[in-house]
Amino acid sequence: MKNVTATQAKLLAPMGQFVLANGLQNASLRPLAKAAGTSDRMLIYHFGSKDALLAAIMRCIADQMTAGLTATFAGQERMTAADLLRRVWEIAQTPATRPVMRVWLELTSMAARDGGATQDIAMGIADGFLAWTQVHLKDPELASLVLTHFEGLLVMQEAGRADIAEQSVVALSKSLGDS
Amino acid sequence: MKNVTATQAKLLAPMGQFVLANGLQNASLRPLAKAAGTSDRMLIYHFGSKDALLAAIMRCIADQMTAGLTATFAGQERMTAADLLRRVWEIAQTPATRPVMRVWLELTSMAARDGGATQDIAMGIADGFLAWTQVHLKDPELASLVLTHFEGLLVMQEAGRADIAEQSVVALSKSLGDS
DNA sequence: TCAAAAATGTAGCATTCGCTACATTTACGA
DNA sequence: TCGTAAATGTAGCGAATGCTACATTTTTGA
Repeated sequence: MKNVTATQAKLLAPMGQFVLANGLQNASLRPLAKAAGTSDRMLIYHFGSKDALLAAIMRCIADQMTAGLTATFAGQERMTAADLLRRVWEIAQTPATRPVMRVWLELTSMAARDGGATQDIAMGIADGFLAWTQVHLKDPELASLVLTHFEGLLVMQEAGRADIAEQSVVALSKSLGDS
Repeated sequence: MKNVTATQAKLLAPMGQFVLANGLQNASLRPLAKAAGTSDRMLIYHFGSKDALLAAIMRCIADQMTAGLTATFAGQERMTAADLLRRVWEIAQTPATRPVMRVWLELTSMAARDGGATQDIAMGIADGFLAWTQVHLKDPELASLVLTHFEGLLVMQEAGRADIAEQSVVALSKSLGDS
């Protein structure tokens, strides 16, 4: 965790869990404080404002996720685009990962409206995703394609049409070949 | 507008505009009522509850959008997957259409959390999109691919990385050829 | 050791939320 | 015309929101 005091880090972990379980939407100060074993009073004291707090929580979640990704894909660079997409898509459906993807979608739709700091966070995470994808592809040129399509898979899944997502993975794999 | 009384329809139009401008997030009863020239009291009276009201608003917006889409693409069936994606993507960036896409993303991330009625609405809209896509494709098998990738484009755009989206359109077009 | 600073508890403020009770007005059918 | 039902206004309830004022405790450094 970067730019975060030890005290803040200790609070952020359980709050991150809370947000993953309940969404940014329901992340108001009092429930967050309860999850972290403190009070709304202290959250403002330590983070300054709710906006700053949410920003810190999101960065915390993002860090965990990229750390987890790099761990499970250690030494698996230079994969086929189709293979990488399918592997990442499988992981995204995991009970452990799906809440993270949900929050990520929630963040983007929030960033779309209020821009500014929220969008900066979203852009940072997107950049991290892209860089990570490039590292694991045989042809890094295809990173934006794989990443973008993956985001589409998330949307279709959360819209309740995981079947469409699945079909699209098959179709894309077919048209990509083994590049 | 289906299953909606004349009175409701007259209220829904300006409320739809309000939601497009301010998001579902900020769509609370009093502002909505003000936009529609009535009172929160009357909104509950006419629609029963806020949930029912939001459902009606979303269906209203979805109807407008599919009507607009079929209008601008009249007589343009059997397009290449790459062509259709590019055309739809251009339209999605239009100042008139982008708010609609934003609300659509907002809806999916909301549906992801509270499921039930919200997800039913999202599924209905997604089905409508898929059917519309199939009609306009030379190869309807590619509908799920085009639709899913389009959703990905939306996410990347709202995350502030429209450049990645653009690259992915180019890459996908290349790998799709003229099918 | 002791004063200054950091950390925490208690209580509340002002606002907004969805929703409702109650009263009143308007419109329509017999 | 008149009684009934639909429609609307007024006022407010109870809960939740982010945040703050004030007092108190705990820690720290000289």
